[in-house]
Amino acid sequence: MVKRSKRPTINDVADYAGVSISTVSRVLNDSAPVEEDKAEKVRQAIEALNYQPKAAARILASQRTETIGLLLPLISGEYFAGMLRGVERGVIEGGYDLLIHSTYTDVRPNSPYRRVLGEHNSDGLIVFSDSLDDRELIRLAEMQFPVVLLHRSTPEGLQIPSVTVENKNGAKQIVEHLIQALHLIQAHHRKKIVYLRGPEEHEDSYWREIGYRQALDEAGILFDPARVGAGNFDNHDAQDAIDAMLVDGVEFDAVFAGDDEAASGVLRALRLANIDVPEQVSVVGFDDSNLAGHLIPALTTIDAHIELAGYTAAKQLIQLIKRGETEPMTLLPTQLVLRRSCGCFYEEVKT
Amino acid sequence: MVKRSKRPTINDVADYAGVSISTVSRVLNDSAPVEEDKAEKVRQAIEALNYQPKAAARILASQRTETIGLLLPLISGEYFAGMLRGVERGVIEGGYDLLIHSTYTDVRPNSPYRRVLGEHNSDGLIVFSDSLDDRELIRLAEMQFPVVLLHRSTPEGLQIPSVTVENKNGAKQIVEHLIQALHLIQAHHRKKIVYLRGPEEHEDSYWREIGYRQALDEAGILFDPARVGAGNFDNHDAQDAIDAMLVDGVEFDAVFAGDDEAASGVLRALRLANIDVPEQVSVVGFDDSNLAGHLIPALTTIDAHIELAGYTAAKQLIQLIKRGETEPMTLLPTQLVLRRSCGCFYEEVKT
DNA sequence: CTAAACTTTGAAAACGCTTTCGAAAACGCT
DNA sequence: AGCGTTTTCGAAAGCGTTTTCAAAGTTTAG
Repeated sequence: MVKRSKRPTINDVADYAGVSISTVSRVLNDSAPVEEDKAEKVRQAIEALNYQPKAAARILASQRTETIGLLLPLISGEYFAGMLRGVERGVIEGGYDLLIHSTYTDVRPNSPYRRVLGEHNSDGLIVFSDSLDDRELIRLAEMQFPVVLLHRSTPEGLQIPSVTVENKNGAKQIVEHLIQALHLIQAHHRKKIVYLRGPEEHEDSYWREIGYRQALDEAGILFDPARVGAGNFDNHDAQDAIDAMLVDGVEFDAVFAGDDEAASGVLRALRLANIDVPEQVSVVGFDDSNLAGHLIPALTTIDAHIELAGYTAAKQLIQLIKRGETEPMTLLPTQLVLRRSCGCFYEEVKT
Repeated sequence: MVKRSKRPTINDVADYAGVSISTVSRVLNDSAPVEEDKAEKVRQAIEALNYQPKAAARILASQRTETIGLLLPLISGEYFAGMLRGVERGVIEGGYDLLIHSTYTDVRPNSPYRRVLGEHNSDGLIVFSDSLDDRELIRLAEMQFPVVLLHRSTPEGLQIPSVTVENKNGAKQIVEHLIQALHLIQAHHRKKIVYLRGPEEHEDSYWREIGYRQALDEAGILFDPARVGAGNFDNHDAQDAIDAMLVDGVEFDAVFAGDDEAASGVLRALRLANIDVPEQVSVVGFDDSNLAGHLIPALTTIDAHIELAGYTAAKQLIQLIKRGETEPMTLLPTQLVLRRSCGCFYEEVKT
């Protein structure tokens, strides 16, 4: 390996410019007035030496990182892209940098300490869903490390701000719509609605299921466990789940897929089984991700404002860091997005 | 703001355990043998004090970060999700952490120095496409900072390893396929093939266009600039581009959309114009992102091994860091993925 | 039983910045 | 000129680790 030529330090710059390192630092950070001629010399020295201050050193000395961290599980699909965009926008607007730390695979399980959290010296952390367990969360809370939860509610007893969407209401609303749509289509009003769960422990999924059941209840429809499958917010799993139901002879005339990703799998399964959507079975998703409009038929879904949620979380975290407090809980309202797949436009489209 | 209780340091741990800080450090990093009873005391002290070593300090002292950085523009769509997965996998397998630094918006343009690069103290950097300009790249090269380019070739005169896919060959191959497919469908063999460019300066796009033109040349088809539009690897832009061509009366019987994302926009535009794909117009993409299989009709495309490319870049960077050298250039082969949208299965499907 | 050779440990010196504090210089006023 | 203010600057003290080096303790060999 070629020996790396030693990186210039602030001392080299100071020597070159004929000033003290304090002055260099002041020019660098604009933290105190410096006479123009000296400042200029410093700038030239920086240029000449190709100097770049070392992050670790300045973080250590200043005790702040100007960086906020985002903890995520495995990144995939339109959902994360949207969320990342939102978070990033908020972070940058606040003058911070974004550090994404994925917890997907935890190597070094045998290490005496786990590398997590402010590990990378962020001034605060956005924790997505279940990417960090309660134990760690409690530790962070104890050390008063600024944290905002995204799509996850605060564990019992803790006071961590959180940003989520109205999963329950959204789900309820779309299932209610489904029931109405079935009204329009069917002569005999069977209303057998399937729900595909998200991954275990996923809070969004939990609340969506509650909303689903509530809608059924209020419509006087009996809940049937056979009509709940594991879609895992994944199109393949969702496809498999529907396939399994078809094989098992489970009857249904509508599917609430849990999210758009799963909905796309459902559509595929039904197409392969020669079942027309929405003519024979209505399908709806959740999220209104980029995917939704592209599917055939275009997917009726709930706009979960994914990007906005990320953006809001970032903004709130920054406020928490700067002012020490912020909204304890933000519940973003959802919105029904009507397209073809639910069948409510069926008559209209047909003509 | 609640005053944050001071974080325990290695000194506190040492005092608590009744040993020196050196010993604590050794236990922490397993960097030298420590008698078991003392080690145990240290572990207990760590537990009791809830101690977490400070990254900035250890980076500063050890001069290594165990972190590799990824420079990206705005994150969006399936493409990035796949790439991130690959990069992450490679990074983690190598025992490093992944730091994603987006260069989408550069705030502080007035700062005397730009915050970029090893700014966040990564041991090396994966630079995606045009997320860093040549000037910075040269600076990094001069300071011998380990860099691997992903989907971008090395600037003139520099020696930076790069990982790309065979854009030109892939494009050529799929356009050739398109020409053949048109053969099957059409009686009169017009072969008017549209190409939608990616964003300006995007290398992938550049090479794909070369491949496209080469395929036309070799088939003896005249290149017509009117049949090139700006799809920008974006489904809306692509839709607009096709709409514009339709309005302008540009004739075509096939579209090579540049990438899958754009292809999805093309399909939408054609559907809205009541043009059947592939019956009237064939459409193909590039990437074989998750999207491709879900579109209607399923998209014929080129598998660009997005995830593998990211993975490879990570692996090579790690090798570069550890051994000081690596493959100067990796060109991943592409693969034609036949589905419905090109029309080559048209007869078969029809029966 | 002693010399040589390891092991284990702690003191102290980096690592490269920021920031406090006080001195020096420059300025404004009488 | 003289004195009080204000402005600019440098010396030096951290920041919290890792790592080197030498001392002390322990084992092995002769």
